[in-house]
Amino acid sequence: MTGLEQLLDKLRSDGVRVTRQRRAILSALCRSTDALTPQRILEEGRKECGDLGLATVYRAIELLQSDGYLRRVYEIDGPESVVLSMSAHGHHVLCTGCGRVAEFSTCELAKTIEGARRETGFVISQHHLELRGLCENCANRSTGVAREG
Amino acid sequence: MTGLEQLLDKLRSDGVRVTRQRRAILSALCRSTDALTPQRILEEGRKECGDLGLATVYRAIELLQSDGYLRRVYEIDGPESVVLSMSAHGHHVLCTGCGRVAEFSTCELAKTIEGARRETGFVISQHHLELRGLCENCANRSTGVAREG
DNA sequence: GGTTAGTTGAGAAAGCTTCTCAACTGGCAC
DNA sequence: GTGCCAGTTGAGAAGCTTTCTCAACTAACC
Repeated sequence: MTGLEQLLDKLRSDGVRVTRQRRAILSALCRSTDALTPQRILEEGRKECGDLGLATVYRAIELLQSDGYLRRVYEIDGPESVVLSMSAHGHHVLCTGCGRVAEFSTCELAKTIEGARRETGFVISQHHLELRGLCENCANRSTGVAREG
Repeated sequence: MTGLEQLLDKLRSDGVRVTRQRRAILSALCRSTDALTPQRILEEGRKECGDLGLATVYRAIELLQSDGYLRRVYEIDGPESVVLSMSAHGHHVLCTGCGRVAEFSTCELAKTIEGARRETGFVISQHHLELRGLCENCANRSTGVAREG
């Protein structure tokens, strides 16, 4: 069973109706290694569902995000984009070279959160962490130490 | 000398022209304990500079942000808002009760960044961390108990 | 196959951000 | 203080992004 089919099953068991449109949207997100904007999801989704509409894309994003299937990525400029989130508690690294996004689960913020509490007096309950850098390919390319030609 | 005047001097020495409008914008940001949207900066700024325009607010935000005087805050919904950033390397906590924002400098992300590197292979160079929770006032109000751990 | 509540697309509307351009002005030289 | 001019400004238009509306459609269940 593919990752997409697993995802659709999970949605169905959450009581979410699986439509042609939602399948196309999730399929586009599964295929992509980048964070996608609503506009790009529309373009990609139309390859599979020609009559997909932009409003539907926005509605699906809202639904999937509130159910924890998607996570928002805050790029410096441009419209907000979105990636599939595989783990319940994860964060993303964004490659500033090619736009690729990867998920990671290491999250050792206890000291930082404790420091913030001490400095500000706030009781902290949520955090949003986003890392940026270069993926392996882009890092190799930029140092000139390519593994292969 | 007030914080505002210090800020304006710093700007001048950076070669930035200090206009009535920019003074009003920075003054609004200094006065506020919350992150402000462009619209709110306009409203607050007009108390001091009646003919302030929205385009000018956007232009000032861009300028001040690229020079590191402002930091963007990503609230869950609504337009992006912005706070003064006092330290070169700082982060913000946002109160989900009243909207107050506080800056803190503790930032011990080494383990997390190392973990992300190991998990994803990315070479990480930047991070954006944003905490959310309740400020002292809101925390006390919600538990009804003053200073309870 | 039939039923029905949830979903959809198109286009309009609303909201946010950027652009344009003539008028204005802060900072500097004198 | 006065004059100069490059940088800045406001208003409104334009260009985006996002949300709303509503009749038509359809997935899921029987």
